Amino acid sequence: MKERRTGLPELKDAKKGNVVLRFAPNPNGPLSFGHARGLVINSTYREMYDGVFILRFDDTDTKVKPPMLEAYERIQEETAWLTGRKPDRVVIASDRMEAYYEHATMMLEKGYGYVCQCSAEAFKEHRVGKTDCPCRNQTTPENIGLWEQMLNREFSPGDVVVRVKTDMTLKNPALRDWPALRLQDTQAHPHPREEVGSKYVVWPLLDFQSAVEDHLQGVTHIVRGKDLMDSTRKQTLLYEHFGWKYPETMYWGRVKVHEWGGFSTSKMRLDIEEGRYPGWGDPRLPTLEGLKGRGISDAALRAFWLELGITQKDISVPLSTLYAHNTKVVDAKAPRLSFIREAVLCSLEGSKIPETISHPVNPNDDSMGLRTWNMTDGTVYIEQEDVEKGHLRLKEFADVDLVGSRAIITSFERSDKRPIVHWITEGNSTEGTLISTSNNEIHTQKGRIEKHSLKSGTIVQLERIGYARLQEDGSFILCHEASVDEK
RNA sequence: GCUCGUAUAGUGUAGUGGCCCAUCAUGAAGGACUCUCAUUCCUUCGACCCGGGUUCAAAUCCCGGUACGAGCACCA
Repeated sequence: MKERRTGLPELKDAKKGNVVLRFAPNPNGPLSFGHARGLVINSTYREMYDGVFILRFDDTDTKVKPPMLEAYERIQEETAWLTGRKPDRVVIASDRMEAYYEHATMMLEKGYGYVCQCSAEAFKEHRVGKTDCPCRNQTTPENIGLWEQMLNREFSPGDVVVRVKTDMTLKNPALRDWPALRLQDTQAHPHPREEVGSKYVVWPLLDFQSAVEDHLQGVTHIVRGKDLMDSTRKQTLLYEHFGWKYPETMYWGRVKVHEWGGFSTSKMRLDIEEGRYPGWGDPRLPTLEGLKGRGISDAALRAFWLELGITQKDISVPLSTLYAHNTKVVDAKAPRLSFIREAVLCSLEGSKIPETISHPVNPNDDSMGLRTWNMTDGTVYIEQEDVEKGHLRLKEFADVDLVGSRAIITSFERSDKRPIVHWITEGNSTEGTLISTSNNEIHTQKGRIEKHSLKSGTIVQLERIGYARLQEDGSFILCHEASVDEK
């Protein structure tokens, strides 16, 4: 039998210590679930090859997907949280405009590109018809002259664009003389970074910016989504002009999560602005912040993405897969706590009730100690649903028969197969709240929560309910929503 | 429409010509342990898209078909 490969496949032509990788999100919002893939895969390769991992902000669009100022800092924090270390290098595209201009100038001087004044519609006809547009045959001085006019703000957005000269008869229409730089109205749509603002009107497009930057940073391997496959081909054509070697490239396919369907940073941003969600950390949103807030661990996220690997297949996975990873990570360290939903207060009747009862904090780890409850109250809270069963075993305590709101102790030893239920006394509990999400709604459940002195952020296991994270306001939020596979 | 890509159990994944009547995980069903409907452990179930071809030998290579996805933006 063949050996099963574990972990990620080897990178082609990779030498330990000589690998440079990057992940380049648009800072138009904090990172979301999908971004985690790029982070996890690339940073894992960085570890495998003892290489360099670059976090690059591709913030070259101020209108369609405008950057969000807070995102720059936030994304760096999220990267550190998810990958366990800071990126080796951080590059911000909007800081690198001079380098892009320099290469654009070089490209025009050497005749690798031209300044095109055709409208988008007019050029589309040339692209489809495989014909040269009139601008294509301009001389180098003409192109340089137009380029300077662009830089001098003598054109308006939409009037002119710099194209890379490829071949108008290329089989793939997407590659024919693709646009490299364009104009943006940064008066109306200034860049949110103060130092950039309205300073530039000529901006590189992703394919050009990314291609030049990858070369400048010495990127050796690119691992990214297969939606960027044509981008690789475009960029390779540019690299050929310059005589550079394109990095080795690998792709992963589309991932759809059953419960979320499609989502995008732009859409979430709009929803938040319009008040459909209070913020990026809302537990219903597939943002890293939202997931973290619900108690999904960084280790679970890493295991999840590593397991999917980098196949080019388009897949659809249920959230329960992520939850299974999370349970593995979280269970061993999760203190157990009693939370009684729809709590019914019953009087405890019987003789020889001990003064205290002790339960393990975590039955699988004695070193976590015991939680001890004072039993002198003479009352217990039991869930309504359990009360209806009539005969119960109060976990680690006693068998009781329920008559009205009286819980009559019949035995301290387990005497029959009656259901074992969780419970709490009045004195050992306080009012508690459990938050859960399902079907894109937030549900709040009141109940009695066992007293504790845990720090917010702790992931606990509410006995017979599930794992939950203690929030700053003292409420608990369920980590793994009851997932209903609808699609 | 043009171009590119992918197709292995319910869901993911391993597998680049013989170690494969196909790996591992998850899931489902059953069971053990357990004073939680948790964790752990055991058992069982279950797949190479279809049709040709190459070969002594094909999940693996080639061709065709089908399905699904992506690109063809002055977005990233």
